[in-house]
Amino acid sequence: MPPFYVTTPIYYVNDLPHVGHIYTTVVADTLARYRRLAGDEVFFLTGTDEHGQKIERAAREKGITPQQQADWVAEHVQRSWRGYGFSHDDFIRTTEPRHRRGVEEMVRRLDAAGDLYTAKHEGWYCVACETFYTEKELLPGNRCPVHETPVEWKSEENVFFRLSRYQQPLLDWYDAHPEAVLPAARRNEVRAFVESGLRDLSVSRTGLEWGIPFPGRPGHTVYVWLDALSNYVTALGFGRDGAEAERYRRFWEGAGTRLHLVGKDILRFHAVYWPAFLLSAGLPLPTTIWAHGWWQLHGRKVSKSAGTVVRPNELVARFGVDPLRYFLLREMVFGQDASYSDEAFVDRYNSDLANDLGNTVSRVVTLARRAFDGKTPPTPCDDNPLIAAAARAAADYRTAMEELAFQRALEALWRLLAEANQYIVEREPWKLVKSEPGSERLSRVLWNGLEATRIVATGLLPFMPETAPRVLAAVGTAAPPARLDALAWGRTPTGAPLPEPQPIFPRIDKAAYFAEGAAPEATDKPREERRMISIDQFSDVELKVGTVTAAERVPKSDKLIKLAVDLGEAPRTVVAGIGKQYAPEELVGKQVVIVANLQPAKLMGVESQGMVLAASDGGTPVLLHPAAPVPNGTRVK
RNA sequence: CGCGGGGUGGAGCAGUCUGGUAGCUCGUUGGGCUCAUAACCCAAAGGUCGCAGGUUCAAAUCCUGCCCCCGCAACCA
Repeated sequence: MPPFYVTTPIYYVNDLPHVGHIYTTVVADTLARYRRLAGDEVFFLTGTDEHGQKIERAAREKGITPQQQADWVAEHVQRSWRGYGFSHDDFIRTTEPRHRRGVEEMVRRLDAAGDLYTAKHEGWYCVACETFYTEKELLPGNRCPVHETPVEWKSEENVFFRLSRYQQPLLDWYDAHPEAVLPAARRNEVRAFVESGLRDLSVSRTGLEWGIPFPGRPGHTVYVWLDALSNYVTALGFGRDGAEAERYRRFWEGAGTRLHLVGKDILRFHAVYWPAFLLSAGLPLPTTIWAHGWWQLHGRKVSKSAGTVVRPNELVARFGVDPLRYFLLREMVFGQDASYSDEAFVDRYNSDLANDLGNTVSRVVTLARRAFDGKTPPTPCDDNPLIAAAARAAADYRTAMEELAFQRALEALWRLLAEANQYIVEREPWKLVKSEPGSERLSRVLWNGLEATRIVATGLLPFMPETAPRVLAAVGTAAPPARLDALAWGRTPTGAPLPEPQPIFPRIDKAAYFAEGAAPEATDKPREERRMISIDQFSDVELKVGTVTAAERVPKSDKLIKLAVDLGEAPRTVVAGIGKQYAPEELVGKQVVIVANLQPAKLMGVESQGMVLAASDGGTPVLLHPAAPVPNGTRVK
């Protein structure tokens, strides 16, 4: 039983997990289940990253301790993961003592290797942001780009890690192990990054309370990534002795697979910093770091303000976890981006799960029950075209699963399903039921139908852990197999009871679903009490008509247009976020309505002295113009 | 020069690493079947593989240049 260690990133979240988190975990879970069926000794790890400013700040806002906030977050994620039925073997929290001990040991090793040194970190610092800025990022007059307040020159003692020392070893590693970073395009990207030169990395912070105290450097806290990445070994028992480190020895130092699944956004940390830390500490490197793509959310533009967020928890509440798992793994080519939409989900569900899988089960079971008195057919069959098709499907499936090509694995199973349907139509068992009831031929035909479906369901076990066993039971295999060799032809029992088929994937009425779906969305946010304002309050707003005399795009911005507007007095500069819908040329000469007494503000370094009125249609601005020309400066009431 | 993804029949996508008949799903049209969740099966129509060069016996695939679309980030005053 070769060891197989698979991890998700530890999640740094303040809220419910979103599609991205769920996707990575679904992938890890499916893989873990597959490897278990394949006979590996699997350890599947996930967890939460609970240190850092975000937690500290959220806690302060709520008036609770960071630990309480961290507990709340971890509880949230764990409850959610339980709901999804993930099969992780452990859940690491970075606030646990076992993690802290491991990180301390890691730091000691980096230190012992001579890779840590203390140096001054100097630069322009914004107190409000708690961040250093480069000269380039600052606004004129050395002001913070976020707060516009003056920054100060600060020099802080930091502990640095000699990342630069590992440039060549890392390059050698990538070259010697093509599978170290996948997909290949990502490896090239990472390689290019490393080749362009690595600077030493600051691995401590001062002034950050909520974290692991840096061993031997009082007042310093271990900086996020060193803390977080270490979880992959601390969870196994790194930094402990004897029996407590057994798992670590087996899964990290042993000969098996060590696979990190990550989103492409955090690949650099996993494929550069983490291996460098490990090299320094003298520990084995992961065998593979696999970066997947992002889910683009389509249908309606997703924006935080519009609140159009895909809430997988609703889908799950309605259809169960498995259809979502199926969709995520079937729709995304692993490694690339894909787009999510509710419509795509429903289409996929109906055509693949309801029509192909569900309907096949239903037809084949109904026929068999009718023909053989509620039992599986008495005579099996070892010579028919489906056998070869099934062998092909199983082989393709296994190959695809080894390569994490989940899409192709599912396609292979579905090809077999199509061939089973084709076979059934050719043999017309519904006619045989009448013309030669109980015949051997009829038995073979129906048994083959059940058997092909059983093989498909077996392949689905890692993908749909809840419904695949139900499909198996429906086609006469009561106990789901523990091993993947069940993909071989010939396991359907003869004369076994066949329960009356229940729809496992009832068809979704698309029109009804979306009509219904629209309603809760509209009432989702109870409209706040409509606040009435007095006429006086309204007249505080000084609205005036002005003519655009000049317009140009703000450099480096794709949305902002800088307008010169004649309000009958001194020309005003107004910046408007309409660059996506309007070209500067078409604006010149037009009359627009301006909020004239709005406090000036700076956008991308340009001061805006007012606001152009536009109707906002789902985020798409439509400018307001007077219906007839009026003198510039005319008041709008 | 901020980071990244993509342009392949009507729609959504594989295929590009490892050149060699362009494939899948949905949709459309016609036919078949009636066991099944109005599901299933067969057939057909439909593609300058973004553009232009280059390498090659051969390019969707490799090289060069260009155009366009979409995310993320910074700004929607």
